[in-house]
Amino acid sequence: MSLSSICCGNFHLLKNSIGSTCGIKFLKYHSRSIYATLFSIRRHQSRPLSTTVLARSTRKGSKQSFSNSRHLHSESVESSIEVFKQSELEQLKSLHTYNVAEKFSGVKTEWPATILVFDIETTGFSRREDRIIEFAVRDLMGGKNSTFQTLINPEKDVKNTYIHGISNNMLSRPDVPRFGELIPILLQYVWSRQMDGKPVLWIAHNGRSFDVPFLFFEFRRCKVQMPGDWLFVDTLPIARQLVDSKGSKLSSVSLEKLRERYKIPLTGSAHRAMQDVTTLCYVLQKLTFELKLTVPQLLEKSFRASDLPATRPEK
DNA sequence: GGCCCTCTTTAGGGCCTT
Repeated sequence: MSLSSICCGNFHLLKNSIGSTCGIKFLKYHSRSIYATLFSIRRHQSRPLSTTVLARSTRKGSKQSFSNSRHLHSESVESSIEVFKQSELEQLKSLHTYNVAEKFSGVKTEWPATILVFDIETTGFSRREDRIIEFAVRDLMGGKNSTFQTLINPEKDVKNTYIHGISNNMLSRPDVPRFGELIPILLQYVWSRQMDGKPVLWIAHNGRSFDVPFLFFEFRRCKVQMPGDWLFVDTLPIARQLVDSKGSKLSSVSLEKLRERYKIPLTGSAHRAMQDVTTLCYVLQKLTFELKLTVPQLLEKSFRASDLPATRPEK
């Protein structure tokens, strides 16, 4: 099965599918495996945290629902809007998203993995000194709760606001979680998307050198081990296989250059996590179509975070 | 920092991520 045959062949079917916005105010953590013992709910009960899940329709077949309606409160929706600015929410609502689950309900169970496209914004390039300040992910299967994004309090000054527009004031709000507080939310979200017995395939551009080591180090700082069934694929080396009309390799395969190559419109601010996730979703679709890559072939290219040289212990 | 390419491998420059 080709990812591109699913997504690209039905590009015209993509439509506005972000119909509701839910701020998630909770963390009475649901027990599952050893992770249930790793987090104390004491910290999380003391203050409401805001992450944002964007949804449209019910997705069947996942292990559990992420909606947790008893944890949804109107005030957390309002605080999410404040964190993500009204203008940004309007932009997000206007974005297209994948609708694969609805259009290909008979096919989805054949996917060998849950495919999550993700992106992070950070305080800089050093995985050891800098921190993640924004995380966004989109499940290619689409459906309810197909996207998840949040700002993250890095507990240090942000000096590269000029890059992404994320300021210290935005991150110091009491409802913006620290990474340690985000982990149980993120784990629960991923489990809600994961199919029984199948791994999670995380996809990021330059993920091998940047996003995945950053994520790994944040988990390690919190003394939490990443789930063993989390696999990662980097679209950068895949894009380096592209050639131009003369058969020469491309001089640049940055996400921006790929967006231009495939004539993908920029509907929001570049260097914001969810915008780049949306761009990468379209790039991935075009990329896999052009290179005739299948989902199983993507899986073959996957790696575990712990296998990366960048995540080896310091000497 | 990792990866790729080449005027290479006993090296160096450029890309890619914030």
